[in-house]
Amino acid sequence: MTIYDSRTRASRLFQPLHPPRVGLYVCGLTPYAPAHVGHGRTFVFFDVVARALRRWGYRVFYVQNVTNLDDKLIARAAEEGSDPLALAERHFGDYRHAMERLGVRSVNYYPFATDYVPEIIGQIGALVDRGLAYRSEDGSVYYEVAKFPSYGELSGQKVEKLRPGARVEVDPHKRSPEDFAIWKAATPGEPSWESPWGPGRPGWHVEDTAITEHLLGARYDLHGAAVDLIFPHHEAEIAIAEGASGLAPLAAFWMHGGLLLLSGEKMSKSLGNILPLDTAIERAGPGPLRFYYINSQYRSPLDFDPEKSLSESAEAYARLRQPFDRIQQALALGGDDRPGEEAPAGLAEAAGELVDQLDTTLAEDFNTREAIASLFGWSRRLSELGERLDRLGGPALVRLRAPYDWAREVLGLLEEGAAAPSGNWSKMVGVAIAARARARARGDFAEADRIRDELQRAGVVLEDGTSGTRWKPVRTE
RNA sequence: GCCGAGGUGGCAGAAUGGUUAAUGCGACGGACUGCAGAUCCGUUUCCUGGGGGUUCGAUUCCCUCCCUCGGCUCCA
Repeated sequence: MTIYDSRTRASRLFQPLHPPRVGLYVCGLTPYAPAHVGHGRTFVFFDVVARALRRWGYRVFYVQNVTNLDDKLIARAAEEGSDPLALAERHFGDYRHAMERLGVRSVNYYPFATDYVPEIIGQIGALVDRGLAYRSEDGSVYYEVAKFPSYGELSGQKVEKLRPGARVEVDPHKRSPEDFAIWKAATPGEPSWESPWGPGRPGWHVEDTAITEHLLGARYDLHGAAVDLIFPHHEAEIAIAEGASGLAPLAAFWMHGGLLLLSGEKMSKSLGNILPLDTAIERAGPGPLRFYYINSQYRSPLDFDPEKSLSESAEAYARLRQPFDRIQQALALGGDDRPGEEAPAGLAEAAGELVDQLDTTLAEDFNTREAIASLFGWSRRLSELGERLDRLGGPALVRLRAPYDWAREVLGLLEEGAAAPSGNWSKMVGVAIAARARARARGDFAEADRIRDELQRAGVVLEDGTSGTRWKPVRTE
């Protein structure tokens, strides 16, 4: 399999440092506010990465940190009169719930920054000892970028060309504007810890590096996040970790996902164009939203259109899953061994071949979009069977379901709202359908429509076809 | 200004040095239906930002220009 490494700007064959184990680290969020749709894209994508690697036999240890203390959290907590750590805890809980609904279950561990203060202090100490960091008069510790020659390599920046103060004011305690804080001197009333440099709290970048060094080692396989973190965050991570350990590269592969834009622009508080993740989930349902996220190449920018994106995805997703739902319903009612016809010649074999092809496709830098296109092809082939699909026996259906099973396992699609009806319930529906059929036969359409409406209210949709009436549960997501 | 990512049909969005540039949405037509809905099938020929170059052949590789988005010190 190949993965695009943004540090070397090229795709390479992926080989773990310590097979079969794979260390995967993804920059999590700073839960100072509810998560928005953009966050969903990044974390759903890396969920697919972890699922795929596991399917291919790797033992993935997936770590996603939580920056539970920083300037924004402190500021927000002060506004609300609450505690920053508690505020972070609350938003993080909401985030986990949203991820659960989206089918993101691959993360092994969500370390909180404040649980790693000793490790952070240790790493800062190593940097100070090596002369890469200095303590300023105010009790903060800064990383001295000039001491790390390859600084800027990841982002292609030259330190001299940076515009100091373009967005954030230059800190007067720094020797040089590009230096960054790894330890921030304590401010009264804010959480702080004792350290060799005086009381304070960790800077952002060093949280991640201390955590990864502790959990994944000085070097690990995959580091993921969205592109907006390349500079300065990942640049700083490299400087800290490689500077402290003397080992490089920190991550064998740097994976950067494209941003999700809202009507062409990045979501930001100042523009006031934030669509909360929960709102998007409510509006579209988790399945269509997840489908939307991975229905593009992860490195491309994705322009979210509030008017169209979700409804379009819902339509497409419904079409994709149509044959799958029919199979699932048939198996739920008749069992995996239900009697019936054999699969048409070659089709069961084609299902197996498609699964192989899906693995191959995904193994090329996680091309979820191509895989989904192939799945649509499969849905079309099954749809072309028409009502013959409903007459197939259990073993045939199970074999034809294989590509969908793959989609569930790896892409995390088709997992939700399967709403398999119970046997008793389906008997009652069968009785009602039979009664309606008699009413239709004698021309009593008022009675027929009454039965249809009643079933609709009970959560069952009827579809009249050439060889009788089919039904399915109303999907509630 | 510097760095990075992009520019593909009505829209979203893939791919490839070489038949008809995938897939989906939408639209149109048809099948099915008592009606509706759902579903299915078909059609959607003139779509790769502009200009150069390399090549038998470029959407793909190179140069250049234009445009959009992102980053330029605490953004997924």
